[in-house]
Amino acid sequence: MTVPGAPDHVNDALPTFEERPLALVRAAFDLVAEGGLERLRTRDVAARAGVNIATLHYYFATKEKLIEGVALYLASLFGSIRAPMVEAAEPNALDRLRQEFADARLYFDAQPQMVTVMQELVLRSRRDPAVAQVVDPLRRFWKLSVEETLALGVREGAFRPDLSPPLASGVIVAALWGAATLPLAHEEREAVYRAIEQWIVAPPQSQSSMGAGHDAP
Amino acid sequence: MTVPGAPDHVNDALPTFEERPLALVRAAFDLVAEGGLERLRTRDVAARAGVNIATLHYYFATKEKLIEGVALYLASLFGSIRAPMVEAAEPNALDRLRQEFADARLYFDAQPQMVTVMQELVLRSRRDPAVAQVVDPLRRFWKLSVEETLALGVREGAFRPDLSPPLASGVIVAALWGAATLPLAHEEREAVYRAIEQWIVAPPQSQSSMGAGHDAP
Amino acid sequence: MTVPGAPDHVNDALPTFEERPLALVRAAFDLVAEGGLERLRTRDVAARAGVNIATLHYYFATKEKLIEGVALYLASLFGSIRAPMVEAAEPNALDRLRQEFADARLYFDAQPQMVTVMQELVLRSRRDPAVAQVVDPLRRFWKLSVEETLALGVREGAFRPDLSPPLASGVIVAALWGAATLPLAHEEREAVYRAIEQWIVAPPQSQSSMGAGHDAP
Amino acid sequence: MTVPGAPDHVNDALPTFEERPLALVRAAFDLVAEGGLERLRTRDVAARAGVNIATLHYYFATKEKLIEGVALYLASLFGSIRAPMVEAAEPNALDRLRQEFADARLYFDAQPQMVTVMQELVLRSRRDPAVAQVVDPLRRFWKLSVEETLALGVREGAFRPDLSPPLASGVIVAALWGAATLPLAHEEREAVYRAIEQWIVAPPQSQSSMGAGHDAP
DNA sequence: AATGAATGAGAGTTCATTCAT
DNA sequence: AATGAATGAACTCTCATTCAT
Repeated sequence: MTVPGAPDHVNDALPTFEERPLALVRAAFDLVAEGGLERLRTRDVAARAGVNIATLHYYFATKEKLIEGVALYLASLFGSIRAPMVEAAEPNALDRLRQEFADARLYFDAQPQMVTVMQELVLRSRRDPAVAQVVDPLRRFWKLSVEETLALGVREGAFRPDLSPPLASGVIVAALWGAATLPLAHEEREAVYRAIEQWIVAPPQSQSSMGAGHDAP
Repeated sequence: MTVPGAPDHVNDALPTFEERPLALVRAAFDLVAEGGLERLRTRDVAARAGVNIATLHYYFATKEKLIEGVALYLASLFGSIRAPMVEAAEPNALDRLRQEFADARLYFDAQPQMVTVMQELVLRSRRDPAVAQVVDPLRRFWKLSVEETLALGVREGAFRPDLSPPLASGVIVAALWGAATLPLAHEEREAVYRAIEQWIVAPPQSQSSMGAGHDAP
Repeated sequence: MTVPGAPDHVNDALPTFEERPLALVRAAFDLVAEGGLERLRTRDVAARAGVNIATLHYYFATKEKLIEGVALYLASLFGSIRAPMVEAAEPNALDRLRQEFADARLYFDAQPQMVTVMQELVLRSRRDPAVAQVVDPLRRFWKLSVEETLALGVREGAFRPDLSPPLASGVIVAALWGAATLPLAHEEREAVYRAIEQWIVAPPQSQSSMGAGHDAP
Repeated sequence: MTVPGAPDHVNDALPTFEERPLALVRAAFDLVAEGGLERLRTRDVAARAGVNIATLHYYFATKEKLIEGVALYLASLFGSIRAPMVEAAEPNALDRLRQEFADARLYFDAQPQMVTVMQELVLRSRRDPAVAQVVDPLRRFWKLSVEETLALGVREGAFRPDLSPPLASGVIVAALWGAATLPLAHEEREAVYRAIEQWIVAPPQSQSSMGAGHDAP
């Protein structure tokens, strides 16, 4: 289990959950998805995992540690669940961007639990440093992978040449996160994907005119 | 006190808080901003408002009702706190869009409490219909006012003619919400505003080339 | 309620228990007498006082505070329960010493609860400063009142003139405390009182007679 | 391992601790000395002894049995730790009494752990017969050895002839125990030893001189 | 002989809520 | 309108003990 994008000293310290604690963490994950952290009760977690409450404390000394475990589990999901890759052997920037959208669709449409839990944890991370240490890297990793795609696209000439990958990736992540979080209807979310593409992609044929229009003095 | 954009039957039912209950709601608002709904305790609310617990329950039968009151209070803030209007007597669409950004800047930079509380309430609204009934109209109102601006801009020719105001407003609201929520750095948030403008605004003069690609019939 | 011999700043801070908290403290006192601090359960205290467990915590925030309350209650008992005074209008030193024994008999024979609880609290006071602050003054007060009696007796010529009241009072208190604590049989305890008197009291005028009385074959 | 003064059927049943259980008992002893029986946790004992909890229960079926083991260990200490004997080949009664004081000094000054643990066990022995069965004999043995010394001293003429060894030994043990337990300052404890000697020892030959020495102006 | 894993039965404490005044 | 007192229901966490290996 690794947090993608986290520094080694974090990943090295990650527990590899065995069967029992994994069952507990999954139970907690489901309960958070259903009722929020607010309604998370250790007894319910233990009951759903089919163990005694004392067993829960055997593996997770405190409720806080359990929630940290849920964060780690979520991170592992983000690392392992990905939409099937687009066919292209060597994906170009646009393919990669669309892969990003495909992943977003997967997480937000097919696995809405993950978004709910992520949202809860992001909110909690403001006050719980242990959770922040797991959740923040996820966010940074997401932004970074978008950033690389943008840089590639600019180099390829597929994306508008005036794009600043560090800032534009922030915009894209914000829009995707907002779309997942608000929550929008499915077709509104699709509109977000399309809008991003429209904004990012270099106008066709005669780029000169567009470049002239926007960026020339 | 009104929820902007809410149907009349909602607004008609809104309590006009008197001094005492208003103090309680403000105390609760502050505590939610500080520690989240998770750490909201009726005793703390009463203590901060300088009244007895029983007095709190005299005005708000249950904690739920108090939280609903916080939502209403938040709505009233969104209705009353606005960035100073741009000077134009009859603002054009771009001015109105920028006014939207100015409001966002105000809420998210100057009044981060409001965003925090809003975020908490949005999360809660998934499970608390009473809160949803207050929070959802806010969101819809926000989207609607953006939508109107977009429609105006398209009519004026200031915005790209292929814009679908209902969908594009969703995009913009999602991006703004994501920017407020993630949280981004200040300059990343500014990049979001700029990106939206870039995407929305019709390319200048010679649209032909770009228009041909995207918009021509 | 005062702790005899305690400095004013302690006595000034002493709570005057009202009916309900007094009932709780008495219940706790009885339970400590029966089963020791070790077996003291807040639930049992509440049950014996006939109130809900939450009511206990309304008056005593923590179990520690309740135990402190027991210590204060014990102190008040030592202050108010005394053996009936010997008849003498102006008691001489020997009368006062015997009054001390009478008190000891009362506490240790008639009110063995008090000794048990005192013993528990003395042991606890090693680790609980709040209890120490109540219990230590009791001990010091006890020693001091014996010390005064001894000084009076030495001045009166009733006690052996080579007595050092500060040290001898320590001896007496130690012996009385040991007798109460060990526990000894009733007649052994009486032997302690007699031994102290023998040791303390000045041999009668004509020492020869004393020597004769005591030591001659 | 024997309990000095205990009847044979007790001593015959005493376990001779092997290395592992002895380590456990010592760990428990130390923990009791540090935090009292109240804070004794089997897990801590096992941890300090460097073994698993289950191993502890392999040797001591219950916590009670472990505490009984601590009592036995304490008894063995009292049997084996003694102050270096006074030089006299055939000690007279006064020497033996002083040896008693020397032992008390050793236990109470140099080995305060032993007194603490003893005190805890004496308190517990009121409710735990198994502990009482170990602790009571210690007390009786102590009293008995003092009693013998007193009888010898009376026979020798070194101690006051009106002394009742059974009662006076109770007095002495009570005073020593009280001195150890209260706790007194070092010099107060010394005063106790001196006072006992003063009380016990026969006034020198010519009573008149003694009387003169002590009481004459 | 020794252990890691698991547990039942509480423990103290919290908290929204109620009630008599 | 306002409160001090009181409470039921839960909550997290603890701990001596057990059991399969």
